[in-house]
Amino acid sequence: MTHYNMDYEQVIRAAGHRVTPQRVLILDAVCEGGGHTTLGEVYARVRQVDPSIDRSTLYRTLKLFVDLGLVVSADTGNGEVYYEIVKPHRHHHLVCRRCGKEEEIEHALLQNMFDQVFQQYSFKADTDHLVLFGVCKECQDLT
Amino acid sequence: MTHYNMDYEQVIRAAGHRVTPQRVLILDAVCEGGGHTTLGEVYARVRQVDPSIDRSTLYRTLKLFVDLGLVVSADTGNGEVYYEIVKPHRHHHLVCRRCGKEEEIEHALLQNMFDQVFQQYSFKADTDHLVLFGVCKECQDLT
DNA sequence: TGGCTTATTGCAAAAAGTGGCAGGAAGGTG
DNA sequence: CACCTTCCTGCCACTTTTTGCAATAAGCCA
Repeated sequence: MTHYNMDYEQVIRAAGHRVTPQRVLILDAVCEGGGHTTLGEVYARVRQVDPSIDRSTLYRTLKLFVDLGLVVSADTGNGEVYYEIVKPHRHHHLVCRRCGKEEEIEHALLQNMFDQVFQQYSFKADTDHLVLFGVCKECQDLT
Repeated sequence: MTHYNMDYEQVIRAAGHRVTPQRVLILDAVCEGGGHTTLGEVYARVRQVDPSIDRSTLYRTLKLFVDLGLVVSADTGNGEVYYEIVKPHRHHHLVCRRCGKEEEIEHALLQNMFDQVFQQYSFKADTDHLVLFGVCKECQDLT
């Protein structure tokens, strides 16, 4: 497993929640996805290990993880929602409208913008996983 | 009603679609929302006027409007999707996590960031309606 | 370890969202 | 204005997601 945050059990407990086998299993399944995984993929992996786990548990657990900040979810706009284990570096995503490819981008690029927003609107933006749509280099060249 | 774009009928026809009472009603309902409205709110408003309108019609129509550029949809990340009538100026939103208040921000603030993304990643971002979460001025003061 | 409290789970049912289809209506034509 | 073509709508069936509830088990304390 590749939990970047090995204290995940600690995080769950600290928030007053319990560490259950189901939760561990689901978190592992999200990690196995490497980059982004869809809910369906997570479900398949989880069921492979323990077929008794219910869909509703998966939904609830995933939501919990997102709330706790262990997992980030990103709606790609295609109706598909991606889940990804939180990585140590804050980052965002670029998603190509044409080919669907995703790239990660550094948070630094957005920090400037956040700073400006703060200066002009006194609003402290803290969105930690933004998805920008557009057209990637390859697809631009194809034009 | 407050359709910023009064030619909306024209837009629909120009794209080869028909102007039906249902479509007009739904567009009105989105406008009534003023700022952001959720799908559920639009549905409620529509049904109030004409209870015979089907769910699927609402979904289809909303998707059509988004495609036509009459309405923008923005995933807030909370699972809720907001719909908003297109305004003449490109803008984005700030949503306070505490009080839920929304503010509009100029697109210019983001353009810089888009430019940098393009320079570093050769990715042409064209997201036209971003939602940034954070804490607004008032809620910061309350701390 | 045994017992207690209460969060969590699985199940079942409801709600939300999607797709196919036949009848009905919009808009063009004569 | 009547007709005709084709798009739209409402209905129905189905998939996906959410919610209520009783039984179960995690975590705490003695």
